[in-house]
Amino acid sequence: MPELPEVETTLRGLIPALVGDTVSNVDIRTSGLRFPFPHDLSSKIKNRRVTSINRRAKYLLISLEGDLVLLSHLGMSGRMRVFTKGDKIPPIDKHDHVIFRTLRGTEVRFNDSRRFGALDLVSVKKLETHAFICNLGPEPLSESFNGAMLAARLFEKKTNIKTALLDQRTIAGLGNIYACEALYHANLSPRRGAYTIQGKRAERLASSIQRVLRAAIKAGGASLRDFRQSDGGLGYFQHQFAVYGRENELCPRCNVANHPQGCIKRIVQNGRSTFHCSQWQR
DNA sequence: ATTGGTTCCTGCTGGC
DNA sequence: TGCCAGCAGGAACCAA
Repeated sequence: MPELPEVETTLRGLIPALVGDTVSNVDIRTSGLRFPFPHDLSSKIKNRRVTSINRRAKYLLISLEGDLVLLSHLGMSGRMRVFTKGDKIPPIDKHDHVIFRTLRGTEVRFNDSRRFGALDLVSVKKLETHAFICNLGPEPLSESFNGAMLAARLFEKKTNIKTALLDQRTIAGLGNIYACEALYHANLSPRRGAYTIQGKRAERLASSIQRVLRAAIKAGGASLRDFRQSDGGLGYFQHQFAVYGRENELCPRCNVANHPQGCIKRIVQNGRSTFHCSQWQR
């Protein structure tokens, strides 16, 4: 499930493949996914050069010549698969919804089996006010992100900390996996009221968030069912999960302490599974 | 205004 | 072994 590290991994695969090259052809095979695609998507981006590619939260921002930005969200199961000239190109899959081709012979396929992904076009000057972008909270890997900033944002919240971390307006880029993992590494109970995360606890949580995201990016993201890097390779961070998906197992620290039985519990918060260690997270 | 529940979609899993 | 109900999850939407 693409969260910030998976989108960052995708970004790092797209940059060398696309930046500096020019879109020559856009094959749109579906009228839309979560939302209808812009009706003029193909004509708007054809013959434009890709000037840069960036990430904001879980969105890819593909900047094109002429102050145009192609926004993409990978949803639950979206992938951007890159084939460069000379690669063996597989047959088109039924979930290859948009295929971008370039002058240099690169092909990028936006594949999304669960169809929760999105694509939109916006001018650079309207980017910050675009509906996808305008309510996003701070980037956890930015220079300015720290415990004090996080504490201030959590202080207003009446919900539990796990739910607050999933809300992209609080902090942008975390999904279910990294919210669970960050709370574990910060020794904080997912049930705790968000407003109680202040001072030292907020420092701990902020640094845990950064640490887990950086480690996941380094591992090329996590591949559970769906995620693949843009070259088709797997991410490896799932092997470093401390709690996610490990109900009734021992967390790393309980394992060291040789506890007799599984410490990792699964609870449901707002309809989402939360995995946490009943021994260490308070 | 904020929050929690529901919904979209498809593929995989687990229980019978 | 095979089938199918149920689950998974991001975020928009809606209702309270």
